[in-house]
Amino acid sequence: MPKIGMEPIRRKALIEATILEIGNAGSLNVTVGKIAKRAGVSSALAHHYFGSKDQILLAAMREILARFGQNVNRELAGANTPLQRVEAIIDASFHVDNFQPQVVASWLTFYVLAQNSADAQRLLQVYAQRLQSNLVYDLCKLTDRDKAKRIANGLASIIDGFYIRQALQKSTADRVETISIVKQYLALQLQADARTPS
Amino acid sequence: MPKIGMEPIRRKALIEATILEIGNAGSLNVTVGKIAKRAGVSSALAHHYFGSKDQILLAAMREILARFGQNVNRELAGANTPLQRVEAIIDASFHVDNFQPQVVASWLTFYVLAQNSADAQRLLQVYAQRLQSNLVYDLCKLTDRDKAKRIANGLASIIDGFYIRQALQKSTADRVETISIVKQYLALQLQADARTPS
Amino acid sequence: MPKIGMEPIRRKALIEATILEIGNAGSLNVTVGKIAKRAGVSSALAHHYFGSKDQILLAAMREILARFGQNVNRELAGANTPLQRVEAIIDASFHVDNFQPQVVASWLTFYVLAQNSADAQRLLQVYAQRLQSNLVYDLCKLTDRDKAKRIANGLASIIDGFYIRQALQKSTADRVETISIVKQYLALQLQADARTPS
Amino acid sequence: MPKIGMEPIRRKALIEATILEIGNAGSLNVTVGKIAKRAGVSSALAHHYFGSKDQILLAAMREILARFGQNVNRELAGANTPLQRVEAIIDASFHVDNFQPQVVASWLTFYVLAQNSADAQRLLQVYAQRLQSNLVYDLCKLTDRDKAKRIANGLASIIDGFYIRQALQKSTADRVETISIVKQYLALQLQADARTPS
DNA sequence: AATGAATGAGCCTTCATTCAT
DNA sequence: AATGAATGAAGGCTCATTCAT
Repeated sequence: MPKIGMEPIRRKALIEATILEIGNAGSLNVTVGKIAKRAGVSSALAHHYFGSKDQILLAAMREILARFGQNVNRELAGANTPLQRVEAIIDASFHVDNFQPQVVASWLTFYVLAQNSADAQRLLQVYAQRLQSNLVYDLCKLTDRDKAKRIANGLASIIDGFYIRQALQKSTADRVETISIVKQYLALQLQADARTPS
Repeated sequence: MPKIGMEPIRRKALIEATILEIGNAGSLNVTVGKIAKRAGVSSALAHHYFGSKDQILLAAMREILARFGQNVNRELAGANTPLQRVEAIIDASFHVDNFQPQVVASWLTFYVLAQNSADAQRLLQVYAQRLQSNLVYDLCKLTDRDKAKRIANGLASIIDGFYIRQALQKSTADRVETISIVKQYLALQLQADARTPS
Repeated sequence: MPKIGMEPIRRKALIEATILEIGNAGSLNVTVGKIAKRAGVSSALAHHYFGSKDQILLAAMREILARFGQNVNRELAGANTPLQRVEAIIDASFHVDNFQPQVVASWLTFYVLAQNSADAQRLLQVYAQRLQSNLVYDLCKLTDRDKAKRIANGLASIIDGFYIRQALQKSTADRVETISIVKQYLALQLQADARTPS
Repeated sequence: MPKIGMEPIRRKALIEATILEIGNAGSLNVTVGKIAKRAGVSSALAHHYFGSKDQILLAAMREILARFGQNVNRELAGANTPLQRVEAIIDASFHVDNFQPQVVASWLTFYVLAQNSADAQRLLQVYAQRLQSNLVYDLCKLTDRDKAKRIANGLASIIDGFYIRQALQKSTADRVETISIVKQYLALQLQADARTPS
């Protein structure tokens, strides 16, 4: 007794299963079969809806990026000044959600995937550029455009760096301390800028 | 035409082939067969010398880590003051060798590998700790221990962050500019320290 | 042209093919690939249904044991007195089915398998114990328990002994004569018991 | 510094290693490489001396059969009457040496081997026939030739049967009791013969 | 006398993918 | 809408065997 309107439900279930499965397996050993089983459907159905394994992975990637974007927007909602907005982005980047092992593993997998899949690469670049634009947009109000770009670059790097280092150490390096380091970096850069305008 | 004393030669060739193959394939599709073929031997021989695919990957990882260590030492040789030494480590981290696509791809693979292989994880941690100790050792001469640790942490994160971002953009982000950003970060941190001792 | 409900059909075909293949090859050279080909399916399907080569072999073993059990039951159906029942078990043990080369070869293989596989060993022990219990149960009505056990042990040994000797001689040692030897052994033991009660 | 006269030493070492290895591995997983390693030589040398793996196995088989023959002869040395001689053969068959796990495993392997190797089959038949002749020779002095053959057949079967059953049960069925069963079988057969000459 | 070097062949197993139902 | 059936292709690994030294 097939029901109608199942497509979005199945898609969501499969995407969620993919994320869990990637996180669970430490990003390797991800199998369409396992994903489908976790979603409670046959692997044939997974192919029916997504066409190929790559498309499933891509969809999961989009989902994770979207969630990250939502976190950023949520934090930005309460920010009024440019500085607050930049710090809100930093806070969102270090949101505890992002550091769940499954999410970290997924990111790593996507980085690897991006090396072979043009689609995956594009997705990742879109994410990176949006983060960059957001930062630069607000930083421009605090300094000149060149410095803004440079600072944004540095901030994004520190964030990514802390992030990937997280993937290795079981002992979660203190998230709060990390945030303070990043914000301190930001403050110093802006101070320096104030004293020695480019 | 078998000769004697081939083992070290084969091992080297296989390790080199592994690095190239990983870099070439973007870390997926790495096959013992392909590695062996690239090294000009049978896959059976690869197993004969290394025992398993994991051991081959691990050996390649060790090699890359060792090369990185050599670069660091080379740079340190010409450094006299603590500040120069820290900057030497930064320079080594951004050595052009490290940014060859193959090397970057290998690193990514190893990060992924580390999520499932205890051995790989240990190797990566050893590398991270050695970098950390080196930085802290010299920074301690420029500031107190707590600040030194914090700065070292930040430096290492920026380095790793730039590194991983590299894996995505084909257009090599300006290495020289990056180095200057990192050094500026260092300088600012030390200045801040000078003005507001903890 | 995939149809539904194929699983039991394939399982049977694969088990049958396994028995034939083992018998045909003399127990060595048994390959999942060959078994599958003989069953008319791909080796992947064999794994799909059984999980591993060991499970396939085990399933074949169970089948042979089950067939043997059926032969025993068939013979027992027409037996009324305890003595007739014991002789029925003997008859079943020497049923012509059991002496088909394939079956003999399978048994040998299973004995070997049992030395390394706990599952196989258990299966074989279950079979041995069931035979033993059956014999003892009826012999107890003809003599005391200790003698019954001893006689049952002797009978089982003779049966197995004739059986394994069969594996060597192409010229089938006269089955009928063998049966008479075994029954004579039984008769003598019971007579001796009658004369010298333990 | 190659020495001369090593051949017999190496052969012996390899044969001994083969027996141990078969017993150790439970008859499967026997590898020329493992055998050679246990013998302290290269696998190439094993091939040099024996030509092929089959030949190595065959040589080990011959050795075990020879040892068994020696045990028989040793027991026969102290036997004077025909009945004593028959019982001596029984004793030798149940010699504790024959029940070492390695030896049992080897026998099983040889039975399997015999199904595919004409040489192995011949060896095993030679052994069986020699045992048979020995038994018949002495039994003829106690009864007529037909009965002698039948009794010999029964004895050999019981012996083989107990033997193979041994391969399955870890709890060594009481060797002494077994011997008594077999001898009792012999006694009963001869008594029966005395009363009802064929 | 002895071995390290090397390989081809083969095996078990996995998996993405297709198709008829 | 959904799935069981089925497979081709490939991968990791083992091993008997050969050969030059």
